[in-house]
Amino acid sequence: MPELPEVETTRRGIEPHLVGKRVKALHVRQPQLRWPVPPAIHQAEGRKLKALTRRGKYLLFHFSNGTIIAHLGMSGSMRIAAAGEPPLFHDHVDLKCSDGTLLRFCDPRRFGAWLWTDQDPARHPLLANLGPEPLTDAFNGDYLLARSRGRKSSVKSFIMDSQVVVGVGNIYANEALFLAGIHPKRAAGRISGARYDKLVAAIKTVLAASIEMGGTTLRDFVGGDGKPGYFRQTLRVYGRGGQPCRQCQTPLREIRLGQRATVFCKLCQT
DNA sequence: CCCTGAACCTGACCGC
DNA sequence: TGCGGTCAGGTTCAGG
Repeated sequence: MPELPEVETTRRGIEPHLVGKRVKALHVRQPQLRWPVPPAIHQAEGRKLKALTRRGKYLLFHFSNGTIIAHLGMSGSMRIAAAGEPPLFHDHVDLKCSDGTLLRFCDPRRFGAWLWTDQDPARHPLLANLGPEPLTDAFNGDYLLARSRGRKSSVKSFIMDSQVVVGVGNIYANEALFLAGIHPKRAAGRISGARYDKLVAAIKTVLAASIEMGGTTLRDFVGGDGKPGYFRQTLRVYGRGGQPCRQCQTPLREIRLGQRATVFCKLCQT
């Protein structure tokens, strides 16, 4: 489910239910996630949640004595559940507040993560080397141009590299490249500054629009407030291989690039 | 440093 | 209906 817009939708959905509340207990039913859930996670118990922020696709639960670093992986979701609601098979973690509020983490594929750090989370190994947030001014055409020089890999792999920029997953990489008119296989190091300006604008547009619409609902994604996202209806290329380009009617091509489905228009993207 | 492919895991779907 | 193969929104890690 989650790319950055889905994670941000989740954050916005659950934040008002949790911030300022005291954690009564963390129930870890299945500790075998992307990494084992460390016992230290229980240090959050008895503490008040100071803030719930996002860095890339990581959700950060800030407490006075440390931080929970959570990730939704490929299939994870978080929702506010009714007190007393029985957990389903893939509901691996519950965060229960002293007022009865219940945050429930479901993740069938278990690529998600729940970790604890008592250091500055920004220096945690998983976060320390992340690129800029895509919706900030630090992410601009000059930056991408500088980072891409000498790179032979495809521009699509390049913008999906979280050390370059966070939050651009497979759906939005496909969409942004279409909007910018850039062929996904083009070598990152041989793209002009003007085209990178355009690509950056496209990435910001696509991500912002999707956040605005509550994310892209594929399969069963729902935000923390239980509402589905509506961005799917506006997808230009993702999931549309073989169907006509919305600009020129040419059938869209679908290939695999770095083991990921890649869809583009051979006429509109060069 | 850069790049590629494998790995983690379950479930849905397709063709036989 | 069942079985095997393929694919899925992410990310780290090992190896060349």
